[in-house]
Parts: sequence; C-alpha cells; structure tokens
Amino acid sequence: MTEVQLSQRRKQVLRIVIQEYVENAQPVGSQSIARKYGLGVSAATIRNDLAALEKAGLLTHPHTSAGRIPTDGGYRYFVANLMAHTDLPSDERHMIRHQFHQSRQEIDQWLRLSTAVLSKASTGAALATSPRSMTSKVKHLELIGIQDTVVLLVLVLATGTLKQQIITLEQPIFQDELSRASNQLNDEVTGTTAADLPVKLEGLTGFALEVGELVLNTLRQSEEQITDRVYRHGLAQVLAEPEFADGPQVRRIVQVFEQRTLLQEIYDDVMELSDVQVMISGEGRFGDMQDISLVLSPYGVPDQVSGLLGVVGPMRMPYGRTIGAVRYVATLLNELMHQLYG
Amino acid sequence: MTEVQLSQRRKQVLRIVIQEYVENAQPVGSQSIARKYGLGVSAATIRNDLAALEKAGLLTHPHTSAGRIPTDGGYRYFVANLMAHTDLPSDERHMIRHQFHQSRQEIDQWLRLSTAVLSKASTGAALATSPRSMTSKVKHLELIGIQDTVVLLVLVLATGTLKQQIITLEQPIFQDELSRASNQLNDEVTGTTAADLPVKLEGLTGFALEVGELVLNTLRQSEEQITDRVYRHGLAQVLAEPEFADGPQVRRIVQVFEQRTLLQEIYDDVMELSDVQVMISGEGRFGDMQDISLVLSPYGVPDQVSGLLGVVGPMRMPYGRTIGAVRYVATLLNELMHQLYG
DNA sequence: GATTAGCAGTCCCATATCACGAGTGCTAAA
DNA sequence: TTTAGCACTCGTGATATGGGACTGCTAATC
Repeated sequence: MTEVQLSQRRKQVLRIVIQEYVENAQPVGSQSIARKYGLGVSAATIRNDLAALEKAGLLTHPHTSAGRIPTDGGYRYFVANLMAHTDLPSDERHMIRHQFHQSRQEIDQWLRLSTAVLSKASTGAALATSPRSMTSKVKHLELIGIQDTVVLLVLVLATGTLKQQIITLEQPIFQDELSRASNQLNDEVTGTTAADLPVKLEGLTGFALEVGELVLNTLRQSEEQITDRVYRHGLAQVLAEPEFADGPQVRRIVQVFEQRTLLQEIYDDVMELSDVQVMISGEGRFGDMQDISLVLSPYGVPDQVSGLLGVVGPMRMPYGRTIGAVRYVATLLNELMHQLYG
Repeated sequence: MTEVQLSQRRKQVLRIVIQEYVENAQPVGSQSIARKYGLGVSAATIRNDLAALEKAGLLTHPHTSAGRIPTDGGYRYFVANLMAHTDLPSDERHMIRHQFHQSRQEIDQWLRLSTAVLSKASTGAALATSPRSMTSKVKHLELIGIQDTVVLLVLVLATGTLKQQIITLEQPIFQDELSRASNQLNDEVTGTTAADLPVKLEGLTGFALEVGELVLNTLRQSEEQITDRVYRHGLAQVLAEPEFADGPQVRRIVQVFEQRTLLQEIYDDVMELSDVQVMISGEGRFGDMQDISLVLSPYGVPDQVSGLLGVVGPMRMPYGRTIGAVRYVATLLNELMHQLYG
C-alpha cells in the first residue's frame, strides 16, 4: 500500500468531502464545496481535485451525475493523516468521569456504564468484553454444599475474578469432608497458576483430587477464553442511521454486533498496540464487515487483566469523536482497575 | 371482552387465513382459500365468511382490493381457541435435551444454550433472565484481600448464587484481621435473610459491622432486582422477517429486545401463572409493542429461584410452534434446577 | 336462510414517459 | 495551473396507464 502524495488543497478538499458526507450522508459536489468553503478557487478547480482524488482511490461517486463520497481508502487516509485532534471536550470528560465515580465499585457496573456512555458519546453501538485474567493464579478456593449430592466450587483468582462450577456427586457428602478437602486444596492450590498446578495435585487423592482437576480445567479455560462475557449497548441508536434503511445492511451490522467469535479473532491485533485501533470496512480481511467500522481499544492492567472496548458503526462515522470517546473511557477504566490491582 | 360465537366453518376459515398468512406474509383472498382447501363451498361463500370475520374484529384488509390479514384480536382468538396442540416433535425434543446434557453443568451455560436453542426453534429472537433468588439467605461469606486497601467480599447465597462487592479502605488491613471479621460474620450471618439480618448485626463493631451492612445492602438489592443479567440470542434472524424491511419497525423490535425495564414490568404477570404466556401486540398495555409479540414462560424452583424465558418476534408468528419450544425449554430448565435445589 | 354466479368497482403495483436539476467531464482560453 | 462554458449523464419525482387480484353487491338457486 503506497501512500499517496497530495497537494495541500487536495487534502483540504478530501477533508471537506468527508466532513460533509459524515454529517449529511449525501454525496458532496464541487459547487457546494466552492460555495460553502471559500477556498479561493472556482468550482472547476475543485472538480479537477475531486477527479484526482477519485483516481487515487480515495473517493467515488455512486453514479455519473452525483457528487463524491469517500471510499474505505479515503476514510483510512483521513484517519491516518488528516484528522484533527481527537480528545473529547473537557466538559464531556468531566461528566463521564463523574458518572463512573457515582457508580457502584464493581467491574460489572463499570463495564455496563462504559457501553452506555460510549454509545451515547458516539453514533454507534458500544461493546465491551469482561476482563480476562492474564495469569490465572488461584487466590482462594471454597467448597459449599448446596444439596446432599451437589457441591458448589468457588474459585477466587488473584485478580478478584470469580469462577464457579457445580459438582454433582454419586453419593452424599458431608460438610466436614468438604471442609477437609477445601483446607487441603487451599494449602496446595493457593498462589499457583495453571502451569504449576499439575505438580501440586500429585499428592492428592479421592474427592480432593477430583476437585483439583476441576480447578485445573477451570483455570485453563479462563486463560483461553477471551469473551467470557460481552456487554452491549445502543444497537437501536445505530440502526437509526440512514445507511441501515434497507434490510441486508441491517443484518450485517447486527451480526457483527452479536457475534462473539469476531471479537476473539480481532483480540490479539488490538492487544498488540496499546492504543485505540480503527478497523474500516473490515480492512479487506473480513468480508462480512463491508461498510462497517470498528473503533476498539484494549483496557486493563499490564500482566494482570485485560479486556476489549469499542464502538461498532457504519463506515460513515465521526472517527475523531469516536476515537476520542473510546480512548477516554479506556483510560478511565485503566485508572479504576489500577486502583484495584496496583 | 365478549367472546365471539363462530360457526364451525368460519373457525376453519379463520384458521386457514392465519396459517397462510403466517407462512407467506401475504394477504389471503377468498379464491385462493377455495382453490387450495376444498371446503365444499364456493369462493363467494368464503367471501361472506371473511366479511363476517372482519366485522367481528378478527381480520382486516390493508386496502379495499386486497386479501385479508389477521388483526391482533384474530391472533388472540386463534391462540385461545383454534390452535392445534403445541408440543414440539419428539425428535426435536430429544435433540434439545441432548444438547443440554452435553453442556457444562452451570446455570450460565444453560441459559446461554436456552436462548440459542429457542431462537433456533422459533422464528424470533430469544431472551432469558438469570434466575433470581426468592429468599436471599446467606450460605457463606468470604473476605479476600486483593490489595493493601482493597478487599473483595464474596457472598454465596443458599441457592448457590454468587454476589461480589469490592471494598476500598482508608487504611491497609491485614489478612488476619480479615479472617477474624470473616469468621465473626460467618457465625452471625449464615442462614439469615435480609429481614433477619439487622438484629444480628447489633453486636458487631468496626470493620465487621461495615461489612455486615454491605451484606445487608447486597441482599436487599438482589431481592429487588429481577434482571440481574439478561441473555439474548438471534436478533439477526428475526430481522430477516419481511415485516422488518423498513426502518421504524426495526427500531421498535430492537428496543423491545434491548430494554431491561420492559422485562421488569412484565415479570409479575408472567410469574402469576406458571405456564407459558402470550402477549400479542402489547395487549393494549404497551404502546411501543405494536405488531410485536412475546411468548414468555417462568422457570425455576418454587420458593427458591425463578427467572424468565421467552421469544420476541413479529405478531405474525407461528404461535403453536413457539409456545411449544418455550414450554419445552422451560421444562428442561426446571428439571435441571430441581436437581440442584431439590 | 344459506349458498352461489356474475359483475362492477376499487386500488395496488409495475412500467413507461417526461421534465428537472445537480453534477460531471471535456475543451479551449486565460 | 486555473477558469469559464457547455454538452451530457443520470437519479428523482410527478404523472399517466394497463393489468390483476380481490371485494362487495345483487339476484338467482338450493
């Protein structure tokens, strides 16, 4: 992908086309640019510029006698080179921060709030994954009898994440036996990771061993699984955008929004950089994401927990604002999580 | 609401109109009925019947020269009086049961699976709430130090539900102090409900009291809050139905699907009867549910836990099949939960 | 009284035509 | 390189037209 060289004015023209189109969702013509923004040149000149920008693959027109609209490449160039600074205005930042400090001190609440805030601050639908523990170290283990033959295993990981698992037994088990196994396991298991656990289990037998293996399973699973839980908010809002007036387009974005697997696939890419990432129209890698854009950011505490946070919307999206919103909320989450995990 | 008296044939005609319309989403005319279903009468007779059914408020036509379509009242009459037996075919039942027994033994998994299965077995989008504990009795309490000044409170309720709450302190606290408070509280708090708790707290002081009050708060909250978590699945599918080809209709159903508050409002109604409930086009009580139907069922174990389960779809919905699916999945969940809670 | 045939009337829908206007591309001049 | 001018293109909206599906009504029939 060779970067295109553009004259100052052509960059300006491209910026105007994108700005106008993002706002009005309608093709932009040479005259309306010349009229509205006095660039000191006539419409004919702008017409030439538009033609050049089209040749460079940054614009198209839907039919011969229509104005120009940005291509996916156009948006990418804009985001990479032309975008104004993307910070949210400070009053909005204060408002959001305030909401977070009002909420209950709980990760679940924070993520719920994050998606609500994000979808409100952008024109898209917001989406967040629950944080994944990077090192699933066991902090504490508890066995609780629910029924004669039903035991609840509760695992508290070092990050404060809870894992639960129901165990159904062939024969009834008594509370003192549970306590014994629980104590025994706590001695062995506390502070160990999935990697270290097998060695520790060697000395165990019977019920304690059975539970120990279950712990191992659970740990392994929690290390693999990224999208333990997905928070979503604001789909109704994004569907009000004019590009979703017809059927197939709607189904596409709803599918992107609903699918967990997509997040799994993108996760690693986003984690690599620690900043906000923009994925425009699938970047050629995802066919079912045509005309749909993602703005995503990782959040969390290095080496402890990490999750994903972002916005799904049409390609015609106010990228500056959205990026600013995602970045700010991610920063906020980072702060809050730091308080918990040091 | 006076029930209408209909001749045998007119019931038959109504049934046919609904059946055809549900299948093809197109107005049904007198001729096509006479041609396709030999009722032993001519099209003119059926025309009279259709007119009578329209007069009774069970049918309409979108314009003078179009065929008939059912009204909301028509669907209600159908569901109440005309519907064939609604059990799912036994091979489907077996398939579903099998999937449940394959899955991990965990409520979270079950509910996820329930919505997946339901949306697949119906044409709608499925929705389920996590079970609410009817009596929030504390089974066990655990205080775990995460940081110097950060403590995680874990509550295990008698039903096996976990509640967590982060406590941030002014000053660092040591593990042995935590253990002391934890033991003290476990002695006092175990087995008590939100109602009994205040008395038990009287003897406590300092940190233990602080935590005790937090426990009380959490218990109260969990008794009030119905929709702790909402599981959803299959929105993309329902949006493929032809009634959602245009914008406003789409936004309506997405809003119904996303809103938690609606479930809160309906919850009590559904809980009253213990069987599947059908709500057609809002039943006049919910204006923003025009042309949208719900098929809902409670699930759970009496006096222990209970939740909500169901399908959201267009009013033009195969009610028999959907009711069968919802009922079967609810039954299955009941069975599984019984195994846990006796 | 219920049923039927026949027929006029209604109204959607697809198609065609037309004028309008916004916008383009091209050419030639500045 | 920029500009003015001009022919051309093509979507859009208004208007007209015919076909088709279905209704409602009337009068005759069982």
